[in-house]
Amino acid sequence: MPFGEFQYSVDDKGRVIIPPAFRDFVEDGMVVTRGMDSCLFVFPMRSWQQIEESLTALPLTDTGSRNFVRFFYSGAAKAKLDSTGRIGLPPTLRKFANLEGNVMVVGAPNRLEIWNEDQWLANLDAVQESPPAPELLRELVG
Amino acid sequence: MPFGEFQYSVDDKGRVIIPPAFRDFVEDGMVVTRGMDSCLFVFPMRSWQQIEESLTALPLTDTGSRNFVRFFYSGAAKAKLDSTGRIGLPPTLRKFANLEGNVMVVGAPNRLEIWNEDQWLANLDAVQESPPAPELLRELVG
DNA sequence: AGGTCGCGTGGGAAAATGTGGGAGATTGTG
DNA sequence: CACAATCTCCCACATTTTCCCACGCGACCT
Repeated sequence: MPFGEFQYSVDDKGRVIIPPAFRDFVEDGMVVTRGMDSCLFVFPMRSWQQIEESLTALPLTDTGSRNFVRFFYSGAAKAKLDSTGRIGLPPTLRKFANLEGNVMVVGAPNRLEIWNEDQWLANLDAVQESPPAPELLRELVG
Repeated sequence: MPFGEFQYSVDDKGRVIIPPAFRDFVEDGMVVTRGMDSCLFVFPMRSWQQIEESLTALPLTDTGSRNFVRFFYSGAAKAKLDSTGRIGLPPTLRKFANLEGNVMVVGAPNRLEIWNEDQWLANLDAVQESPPAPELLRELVG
């Protein structure tokens, strides 16, 4: 699983570096989608195929799931590492996650996340001020 | 499956570009129909044949299914990619989905959708303001 | 301390794409 | 049957995007 956080910049062409430590994780190609909390999710191709199956299975009759599927599906973009370990982000996704200047690429279970740096820091602060429920922590550290 | 969203314009002749990423999906021809939520559905020919069979199987006795069949069947139009990857939209369908100026072509499971840009954005906003059910999310990110 | 390797960043060339227009085929009408 | 309007198909150009190369910085090893 990829973990750690790394700071980079988005260049004029909308490219972002994937940390060397994460490159194995996505070397077979990846799919970038709109994520929660205004960040982007990056799934390795094999994970995305499973997600796709789940989404395809959702009923068309329900407005909620129809729109949910649209949200993920329409915001998804295939990406491939270039020869120097970067990926290009579509303008739509860049705008969605506010990606200009400094960004953070962070590891998560089964995926990567790409954040606007300020929003990432703000989010971290918020977590510290309202810590997770004790029972979660106990389960973690024993 | 086709995913992603792409912005184009409808030219004076009523033509719309199909994104390069989707062209494999519809290379054998396609059928454009009226869709839900004031957009157009685009099915690859092989899917349409199945849909046609399903529609044929619906009972003639029921008013609801009669009208449902009319909605899809009467609005359907065959389309084929031209040499530059565009299709021509009949005036009726263009008017139905409000397709002038900027439009969005978006991927969906088993089909494409063509939207008026403003309506698409409004719909997306609505989805973001009412987050998806937790059980849908759990299925996604594990 | 010098050299080597790896990494982050920017730029340039080649390929692909978006958009407009024109000629031939087709359809509807008088 | 003839004409006109429409539609379809194809070509051409400018812009954008993609891919790859090269530079400079820093860390690590010798």
